[in-house]
Amino acid sequence: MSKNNHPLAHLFTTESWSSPRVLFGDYESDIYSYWLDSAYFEVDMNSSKPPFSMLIPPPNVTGNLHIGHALNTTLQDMLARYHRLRGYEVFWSVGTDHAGIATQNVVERELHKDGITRHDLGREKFVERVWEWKEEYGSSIKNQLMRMGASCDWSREWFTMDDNLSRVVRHTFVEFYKKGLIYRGEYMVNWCPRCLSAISDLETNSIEGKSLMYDIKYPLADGSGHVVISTTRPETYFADVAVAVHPDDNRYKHLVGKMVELPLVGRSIPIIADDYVDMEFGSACLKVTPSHDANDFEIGKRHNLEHLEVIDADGTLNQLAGKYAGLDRFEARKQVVAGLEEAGYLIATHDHTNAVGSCDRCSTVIEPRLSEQWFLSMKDMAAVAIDAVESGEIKLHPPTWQNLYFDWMTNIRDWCISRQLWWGHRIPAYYCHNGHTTVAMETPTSCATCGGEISHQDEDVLDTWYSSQLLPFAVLGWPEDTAMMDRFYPSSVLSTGFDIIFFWVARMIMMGYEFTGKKPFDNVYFHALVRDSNGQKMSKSKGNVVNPLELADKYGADTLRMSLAAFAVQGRDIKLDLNRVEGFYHFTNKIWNASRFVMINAQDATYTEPTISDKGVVDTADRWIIMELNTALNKFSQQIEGYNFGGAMQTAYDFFWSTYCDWYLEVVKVRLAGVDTSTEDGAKIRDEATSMTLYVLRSSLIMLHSVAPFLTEYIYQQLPNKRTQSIMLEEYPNPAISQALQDGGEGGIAEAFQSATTQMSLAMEFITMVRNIRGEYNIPAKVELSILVRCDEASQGALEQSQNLVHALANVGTMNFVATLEDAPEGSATKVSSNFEVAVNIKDYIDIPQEIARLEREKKGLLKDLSVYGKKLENKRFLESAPKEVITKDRAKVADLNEQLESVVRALSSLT
RNA sequence: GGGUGGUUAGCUCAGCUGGGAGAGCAUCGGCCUUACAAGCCGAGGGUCGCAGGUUCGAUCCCUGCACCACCCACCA
Repeated sequence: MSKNNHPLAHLFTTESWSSPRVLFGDYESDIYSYWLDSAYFEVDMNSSKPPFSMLIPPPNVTGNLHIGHALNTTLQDMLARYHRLRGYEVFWSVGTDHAGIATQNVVERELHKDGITRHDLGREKFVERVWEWKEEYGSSIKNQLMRMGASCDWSREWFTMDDNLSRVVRHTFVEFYKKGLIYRGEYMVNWCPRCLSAISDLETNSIEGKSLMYDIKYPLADGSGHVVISTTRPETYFADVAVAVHPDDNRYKHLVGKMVELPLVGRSIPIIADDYVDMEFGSACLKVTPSHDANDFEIGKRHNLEHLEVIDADGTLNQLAGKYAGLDRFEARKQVVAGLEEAGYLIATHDHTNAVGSCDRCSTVIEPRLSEQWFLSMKDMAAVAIDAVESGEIKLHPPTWQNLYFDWMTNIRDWCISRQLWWGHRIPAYYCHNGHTTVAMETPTSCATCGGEISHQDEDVLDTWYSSQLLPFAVLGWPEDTAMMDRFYPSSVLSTGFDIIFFWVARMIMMGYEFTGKKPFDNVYFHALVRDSNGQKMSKSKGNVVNPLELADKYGADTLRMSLAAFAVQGRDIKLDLNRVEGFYHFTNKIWNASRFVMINAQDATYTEPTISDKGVVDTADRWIIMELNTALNKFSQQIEGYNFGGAMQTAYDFFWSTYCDWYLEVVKVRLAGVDTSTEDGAKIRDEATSMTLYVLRSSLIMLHSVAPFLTEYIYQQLPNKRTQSIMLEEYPNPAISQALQDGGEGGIAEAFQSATTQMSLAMEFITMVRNIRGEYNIPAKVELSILVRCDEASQGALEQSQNLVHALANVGTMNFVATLEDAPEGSATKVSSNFEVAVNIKDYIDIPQEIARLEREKKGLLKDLSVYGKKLENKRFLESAPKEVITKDRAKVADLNEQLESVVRALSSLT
């Protein structure tokens, strides 16, 4: 394709390249569209590549991209893009979650503005309304994911309430029901009086808080005295059905079987014995209210007690509370206590710390409530799922999460899956007039039990997580035997936050085995959770929410992604440090400017693809950079594949900035300086040098592409050495070359390239040393230095060969190689590194007393180090037990230190 | 009450299976060396939370403690 009719041609203008600042705003969205139009994210079912697949944790349709999404999107996209470059057929499945309560809340809130409730509309109309809302606003999260550069396969996008996914929901429900794993019954559940629905154990948060404990007198019915009960919930006493004491409690043994009267109410209830009661706690008399407390419910079951209800679904008291009827539970508490106090029944009040449950969605205090709900039996499925992780069939990364997983799975309880909502998957249970239940995929025509007419469908919907747990196979077309299922199940890796390990991950594992007989994924990667810069959880109420899209606006999506990748190191918290984001913006600019430099230099050059061999690459610096590049590429791969995203980011950063820009490009400048490119020889030098800079640039961009996709594509498109339509179609640099460079392999080039590396390192060591001297003595860069050097022959040879570099990068005029520095002229500064000892005449710059002080400091340090190592090497047991390499290393170190010391001492004596 | 993670430079954090600790930012000094001053070249700065133990040797392993964070739990 010629440049002119390239769909992105409008981006590649001379103006855009003249800017020393990266212009991310100009190209990000166009590049994303280009990828979309080219269908690069879509699965090619005809390819023979090995599969790599992931399932996105589906964001809520109501959702806005928060920083956690941004993080996980970045990490997943890195995996996806990296694996594409590695030659995998990547399927990254994407979709959104209907998010029952959350979405219903949003629409209800809207209705509320118009002064109506969902009940005014009725079920059907209301659900219609939610669908309308979904059609209108549901795509905003999608656009936000695209903004981040997510390379998901949008052509196969799904929504958890799509017909096919809903069918899977019903299918599994029916299967479970047939197996007897789904059952219905009246149990104590967590009830949210605001959502007016049952919620699962996982959807509650226990919040520790200060409350009051009330001691209340219950008179004995026979008038022989009273007992004192302690409670934090006096407003429930109207529904008390017994008072319990411990069977071994001698204080109360004689009372068991007697009756007490409820104060002011007068109803008589028995005193019973139950060993649940803690004899140490309070008065050790427990009021038993089976309808409003989970423990009391159990006690009630054991003693066959009746259930009285005083708190209604909406959290207000009912007729049973007499004059308190209609009051909200918390208001009622105050008034009931006041009433009891007035009548003399309240004996004492004390402070008490306890934990109350609150609704995960709306923070309303949970009411334990007795109601009829659907449950899914978990124990057996959990056992299989525990096994899968224990045996290593499914790997958790980092593995520390295993303990938590095992712990929860071992103590798993049945899952309350019904919700009293309208928005969601309606439970496929139908009732006839005789009260029989028929569970079926589609509305049955008659009752399965009695053949009678079906009167109605169950009103409840399923917990949102019920459908999410089926996604790994549901999105691939299960229960049909599809090609997608065949190719991409189980998926390769699931990346998610550890906060949903129980909600989602554990359940997917159980469902996978239950329905497909296979694990749903090979690996699970848990990333840390993003906190603000003080380590606090981000929340709207705290006002500390960082909006990732604002950061993307300010610095570009690539910068944001690189920052997030860098933050993703092992650990549980990520503190979002905006200074670091700023740092990565600098890096984005660095990539931009280095590319500009390379391309400007390459403008008139002819590119030749270098052959990585002895003959193909002859220049020392070229061989060295090839080695460095190879090391970085390998390290980056290992780190990505080990889910060490922060490390990978660091690797790419260090290579590109510190090695490629700071050294290699500077060396190339030296090579190109003063070359007359109008001559054939000059042009050849230029072509060779620029070809290598371009080659390394292209490789670096490929490495960086997974984390900074937009910028790397933008630059790639304009590279003279681009090989394909898109950087996305490139391949990660060749493993065979990598092997050859490492161990000789094919062609045996390792040795030659290794010696180039040694030579470069020596030159770099020397240049750095000279720069140190300049820095310390404030010798301007313009002042050319002549230097006395003492070193071994090999180092001398290396240095002589790199003379032009030393001259250009350290401004060294002459180097005189000498056997000893003892004859160095007075007023010389000396410096020692592991391979060189140098003396520089600095008498115009030196401040003698300051220099003496500096040398004394250095001497002190050296003596200290020497004594540490000396002691070590005198220690017989060290010599006996330490590995040889360590001893050799330490001996060399001592020799080195001694040399340095000698030199410092000599310098000192020459000054004093 | 049980459990998990953390404590390393002024700040945010790296540090792989034990061999005298690194980066970015910040600070200080010097450079407009025409890719980048959002840059380049240097410098200073650490009892690796505290106390024991194992070891020739501990930031790393073990024990205890302190503080921070999070998770789980049916003491009213």
